[in-house]
Amino acid sequence: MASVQGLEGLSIGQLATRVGMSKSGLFGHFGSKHALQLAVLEEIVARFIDEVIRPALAVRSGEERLRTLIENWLKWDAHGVPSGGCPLTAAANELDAQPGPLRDYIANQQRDWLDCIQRIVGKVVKEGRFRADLDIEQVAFEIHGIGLAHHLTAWLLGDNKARERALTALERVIDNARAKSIH
Amino acid sequence: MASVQGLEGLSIGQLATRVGMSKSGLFGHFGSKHALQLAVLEEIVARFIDEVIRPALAVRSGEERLRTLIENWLKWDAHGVPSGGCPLTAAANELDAQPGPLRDYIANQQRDWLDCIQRIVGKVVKEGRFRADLDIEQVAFEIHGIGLAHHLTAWLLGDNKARERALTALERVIDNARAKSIH
DNA sequence: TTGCAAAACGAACGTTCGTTCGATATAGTA
DNA sequence: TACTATATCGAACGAACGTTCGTTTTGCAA
Repeated sequence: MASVQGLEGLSIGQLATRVGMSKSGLFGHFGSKHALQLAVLEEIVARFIDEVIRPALAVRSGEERLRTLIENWLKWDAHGVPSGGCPLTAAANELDAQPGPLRDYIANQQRDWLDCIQRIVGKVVKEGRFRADLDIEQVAFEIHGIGLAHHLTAWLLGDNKARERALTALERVIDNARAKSIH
Repeated sequence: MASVQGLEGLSIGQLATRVGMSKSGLFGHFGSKHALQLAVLEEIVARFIDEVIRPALAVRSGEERLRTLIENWLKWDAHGVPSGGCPLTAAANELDAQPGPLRDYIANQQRDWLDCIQRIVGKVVKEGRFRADLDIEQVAFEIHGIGLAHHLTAWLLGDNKARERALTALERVIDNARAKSIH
């Protein structure tokens, strides 16, 4: 519900009906709407780590780990949550101008996510497959942009070539980060 | 208000207070909340064309036109609307899973925007500065991603290096699109 | 100056919202 | 079996929502 209607559009009454409980009965588990919203975010982050990050960390080679990470991300964005696209991207865009604990939480999550990409890119550098003077923060920024473009292209524009476009873009970023051969 | 609280969070009562009118007085100008939301989007699109697209089209050289377009976009995202970031990006993310006329409108706007980028890239190809077999739709996708990453980095993470990161990414996309020199 | 349409208003409508409260049902422990 | 938390419930609250209505004010034309 949050991924379709937003965290603010998620209402306790509608959610209660959907899970077959009374409004007050469900409310008692959280105590406030903010707490419910935070719980939703925490649950999504946990699933994101399980489905996207952890399987990628199991891959030995840095370069393949990077590819796996992004492929998992695209899979997650496309099918991880029924009918809405990555709720974290949605929440990040919804909350980016509304100060408060929710914004702080999603901002930290996005920082962690960028750090995660960045660390893996750094690993590829250490393995000598990317050049040593690579700006890994810049690479993380660009890869993040690819994911965001995928999100909008797939969900808003309904373009089924979104995945292919994203993977092509990733390969270009990777090619560019590679140690330059000498001509 | 829409860029901070979202198009759904924008309430007629709050808006009326803000502009110093009565709720019913302001309501009369639109007739429904959906009509108000649509009017807001139309107004923002008009400003976007005025401030971002039109000045860029005045630039003769295709390559410089492309750079101007994106620089204008970044300026618009950073300062075009007080305290909220590009409302079109916000609206696109808010509406991407909620069918209806509003979603259709913003989806068409985003398609137009991608087409605009794509056409300018095509002009650079025609001018021989980009290689002839360039996938211009792919380039538009990647540039779009740069803008989205800028939006989130600047507004959610409050990173003042966002503009620099975006411009660096753009230069890398341009370099990559350029006609390959022969070694 | 008069007349008339548009604009703005205040009050109220019915809904939905998040939240509170006291009662009832449930489950596990003494 | 009795006691005690914990869940769940229905009812109700005040507030805000979008919307409607009839009235008053405004501004322009005759």
